[in-house]
Amino acid sequence: MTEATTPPSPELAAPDAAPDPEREAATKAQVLCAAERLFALQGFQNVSVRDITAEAGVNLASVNYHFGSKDALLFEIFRRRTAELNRERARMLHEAADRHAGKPPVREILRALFEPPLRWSTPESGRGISVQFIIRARSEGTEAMREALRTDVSHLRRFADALVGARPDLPKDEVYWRLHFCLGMIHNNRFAEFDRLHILSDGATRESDLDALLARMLDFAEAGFMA
Amino acid sequence: MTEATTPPSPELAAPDAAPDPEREAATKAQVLCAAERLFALQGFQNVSVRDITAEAGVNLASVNYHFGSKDALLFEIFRRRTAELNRERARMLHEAADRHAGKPPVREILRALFEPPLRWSTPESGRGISVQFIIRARSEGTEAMREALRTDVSHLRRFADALVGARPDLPKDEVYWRLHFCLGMIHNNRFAEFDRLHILSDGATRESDLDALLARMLDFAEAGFMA
DNA sequence: CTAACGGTCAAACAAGAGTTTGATCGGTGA
DNA sequence: TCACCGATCAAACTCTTGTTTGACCGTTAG
Repeated sequence: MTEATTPPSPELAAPDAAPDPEREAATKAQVLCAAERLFALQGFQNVSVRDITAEAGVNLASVNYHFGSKDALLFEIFRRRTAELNRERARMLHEAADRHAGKPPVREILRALFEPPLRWSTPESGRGISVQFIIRARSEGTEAMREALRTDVSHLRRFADALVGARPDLPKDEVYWRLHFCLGMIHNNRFAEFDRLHILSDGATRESDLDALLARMLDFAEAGFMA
Repeated sequence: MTEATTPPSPELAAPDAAPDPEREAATKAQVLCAAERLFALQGFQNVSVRDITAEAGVNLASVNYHFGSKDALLFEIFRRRTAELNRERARMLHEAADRHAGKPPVREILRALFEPPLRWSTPESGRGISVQFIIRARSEGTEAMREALRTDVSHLRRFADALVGARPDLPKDEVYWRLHFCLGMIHNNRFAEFDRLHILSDGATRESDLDALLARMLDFAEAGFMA
């Protein structure tokens, strides 16, 4: 009655010893999947718990039972996705460092920053929803989510340090600012923004070609960093 | 009973013939001011009509009486602010064209794009709230607002055309993409993003100096456009 | 003077939100 | 066998939301 902590929490979607194997932890997974899609498409406040459970085909109480609250469900999805994204970025940065004797050039650093979310956005990846979710969380999320985004800059520090190493002649704060600008380029990659771009260009711009878009972004950002 | 159109609508905040001069149309202005600030700081869905009227010191029914609905109030603020911003940008672009025989260089075009929202964000301007509001509207706004943002690209077309003129050697779609990247740089200028930047740089970056920030943004974006 | 009008007010309304509650079901282990 | 336990279910609860209502007040036009 007092507190609503999540139950035992078997690390989620882990098919370990369950009574009814047909929908044991399937409920949790269905909720997570439906919630992420609805949140990404319609926004956090525009989606009710009833919308989620209806979409997932589960009972209304499932959200509070498995996650404690709607906000906690949001934060859980957010935590997973950002962790995944940061892990993938860190891996690419690490590989780039290996390829360049620990001193990767600016373009390779930026590639590690840009490519993961871009690759997720491809139709074959099917994770464009996750990217939209993360971008949306940045402005519409809970205060807890924004706080986490604000304070946890550890993954960004890796990139900042690498960029400082690639441009040791540049003042550090200048590097930080330019990294900030690069991040803005990514966050602008939303459905609505692409729509506007399409209209502006009379359909001349298509974001379907991942490699072409990545090259465009890298050309622009690398030149900006080299200024 | 059937429809809730705005009353006569005396063009808003216009002190024309009123019964009680002390708070005649002042109510409307108070509501607009309070609503803009609250929406900008807390988000659209997180602010209730009661919050607005309490902050404005007016009656709860004022919003529906003067604006028809909460959404209409939002759209009204949004319409004004974007119109103001676009007007100021267009003016700067026009002046730049005058200074350069109708063919302003890339940097001057981008300055007309960047400077107005940056200048609004200065403490002495006191319109940082309006900038935050516009940025927030881009992702959290009503469907009507997003639709307006998507479809009304006329003001952007002026900038796109000018940029095409400044870089005639570049494919047009490349220009559109790079303009898209530049817009992303602006939209990233939110309180939360600045906070993260501060933490990342251990306080080395301060956005207080307008001219320095504008120069940084122009250096970065111009170099990107010249790539 | 008086009828009409625009604006403000307190109060209530209906709809929807997130959350909680017991009951029920189906395996598990003593 | 039977008591337990996690998971699911329908239903209700409480709170907040945006909106509407009808009365009241001061001014203006006839």
